[in-house]
Amino acid sequence: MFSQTSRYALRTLAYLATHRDRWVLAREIAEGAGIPPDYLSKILARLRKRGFVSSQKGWGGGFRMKGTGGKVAISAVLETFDGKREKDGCAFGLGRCNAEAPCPLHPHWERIREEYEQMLTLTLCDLKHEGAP
Amino acid sequence: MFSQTSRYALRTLAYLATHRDRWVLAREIAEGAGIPPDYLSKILARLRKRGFVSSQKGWGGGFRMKGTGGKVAISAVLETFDGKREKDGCAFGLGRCNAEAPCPLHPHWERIREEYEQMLTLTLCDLKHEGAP
DNA sequence: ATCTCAATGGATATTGTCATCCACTGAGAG
DNA sequence: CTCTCAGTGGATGACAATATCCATTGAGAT
Repeated sequence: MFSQTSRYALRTLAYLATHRDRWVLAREIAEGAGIPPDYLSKILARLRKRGFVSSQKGWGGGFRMKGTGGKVAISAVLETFDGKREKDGCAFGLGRCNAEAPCPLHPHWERIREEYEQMLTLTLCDLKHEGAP
Repeated sequence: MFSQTSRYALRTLAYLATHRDRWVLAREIAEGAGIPPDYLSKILARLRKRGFVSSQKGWGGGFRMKGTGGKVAISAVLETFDGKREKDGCAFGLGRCNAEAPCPLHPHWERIREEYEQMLTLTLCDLKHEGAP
């Protein structure tokens, strides 16, 4: 469904959400959440630039969620990494496909996407770390 | 979602489903369904090997659906091009995520995927050509 | 000041999808 | 038989996503 990178990002934030009290090493996140360490560093950089996490260099440093981080919706994270989702895309990839001229899958797909969007409104508070793959 | 290639394949089959009475040129499908002609030839080859369509070389040739083609489920087409879908994958990409140890998205995701799988049981008969993108 | 730790960021490698090009093969028209 | 049409298939290219490597920067410990 969503990209590997977004999954990593969500797992990262879920991990940080369960350790809000301290600076967490990137290395620790990588192990704990099962993410390639060097790739994780890129993801963490984007999360920091986007304002979801803070970072601290040097001895005793690491990453932690920003104060407001827990109230961020999943959809905001996905948009950071996968770009904006097109909310009226057609499963068939047809250009003209809407309520008036629906493709055969339109009603089914419409309903599925609505539930999907609903799911993405959940916030990071809801995400708890569940272990590596 | 499914891949671009699968979307092309479904559009192709939908187009052929609306012209079951004759041999249809690849070129015509490409124009009618909005698919890159040279790429379409690869897709048609796989559809033929898989037994969804027949082909006829030379003057007056082209492609058409096999007799049984209309009863093929969308899921069968997707599996041909995207490979088997893992029915119990986790949105988070976590390895251990099931009813006993669910990730926070599990119940939501479960329900969405069920509806999705339901949609894929529709057959090609249900797919009518709706024009290019 | 100097050492070590840990994040930062630029360069590069790998992989798979999507796409194009073109030479070959088989079939009907004349 | 020969010409043209149209599918077949191998080789190649463009590109993004994923992943790795390593040199640099900033910060605390001593």
